[in-house]
Amino acid sequence: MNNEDFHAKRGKVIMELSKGKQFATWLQNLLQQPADDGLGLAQQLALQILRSFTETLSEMGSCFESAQITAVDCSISDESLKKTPVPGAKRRGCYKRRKTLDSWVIVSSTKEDGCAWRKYGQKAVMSSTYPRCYFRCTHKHEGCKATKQVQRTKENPIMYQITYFNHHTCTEKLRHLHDHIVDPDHVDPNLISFEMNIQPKPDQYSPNPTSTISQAKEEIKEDNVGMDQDLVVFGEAKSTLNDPWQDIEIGLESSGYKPEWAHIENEVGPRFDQSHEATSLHGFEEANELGDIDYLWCF
DNA sequence: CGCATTTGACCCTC
DNA sequence: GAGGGTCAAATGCG
Repeated sequence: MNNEDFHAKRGKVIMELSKGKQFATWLQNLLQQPADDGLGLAQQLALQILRSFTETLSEMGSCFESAQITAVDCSISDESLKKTPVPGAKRRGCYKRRKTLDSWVIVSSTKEDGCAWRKYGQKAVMSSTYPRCYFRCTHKHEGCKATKQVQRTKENPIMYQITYFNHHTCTEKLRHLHDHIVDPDHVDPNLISFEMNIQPKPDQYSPNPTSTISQAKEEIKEDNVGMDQDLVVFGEAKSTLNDPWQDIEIGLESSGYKPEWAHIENEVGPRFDQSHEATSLHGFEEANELGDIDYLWCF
C-alpha cells in the first residue's frame, strides 16, 4: 500500500469511527427521551452505528493487511494454505479453507448490518448449541466476495457473533451513498438542513465548531504540503434525519479543481425537529456564515 | 416468474 | 473419521 492509499484509508477509518461515536451519542439522547416516536429511529441508528464500525473494521483490515497484521481469528497458518490444491477443478463442495487475514468478528444484538446478504447455508456446529448460518453478498454476481457467518453466542443467546470475511467490492456502498443524494423535486420529509442553526441544549452536545470554512481550507492546505490554494464546492449539501453526515464533492486548486470527495458534518442531528421544512444548503460559505459546519474531512 | 431460503450432499482440512 | 464450508436442487414467497 502506498502512502497516498494509507492516508486515504486512515481518513476513512477516522471518519467512520467519528460517525459511530456520533450515532451512538445521538442514540443515547434518543433513548433518554419519551419512547413514543423514538424506537424506529433508534433501530435505524443502531444499524448506522453497526455499519460505521463494520466499515471501519473493514478498512482497517485492508489497511493493515499489507503490514502482515492478522485479524481476529489467526488459527489457520499460511502453511496450511500452501497445502490447498490449486482451484480450478469445479467440483461440488470444492473450496479453499478460509484465509483468515481478511476477517473480523463483531458481537451484535441484531443480524442486520445494512448490507444485502443472501443465505447459502446453515450448519450445526460442535462448538455451539446453535446453528451457524452462512451468508454471502447479494451482489456476488458482480464479483463481490464478501461473506459472513452468523451464530448465536453460547454465553448470551440473544446476541449474535458475526464473522465477516472479505470486503465488499460491489456497488453496495455506492448505492448507500446515493441514498443520501437528494432530488430537490422529491424532498424527503425526514430531511434536515444545516440552515436550521439550532442552538444546543445544555444537557446535550457541547459542540466545538472550530472548523470554519477558512480553517477547513487551512487543514486542506496542510494536507497538501502547505499550498496556498483555492477551494470550490460542487453542488449542494444536505443532511437527512437518518444521516446527518455529508459526502460532497470539492475541488482543490492543486488538482486543477478536479472533483474529489469530502465529508462535512455538523451536530444538529439529535436536535432535529421534524416540524422544520427541508431546505437546501447552497455551498459551504453560506453554511459557514451560519456556523453550522463543525468538521470537515477531505480524502 | 424471479429471487431467497432450506437442507442434504459433497468435499475439504485436520 | 470428525468437523466445517460450500453447492445446488427443492421449496417458499411476494
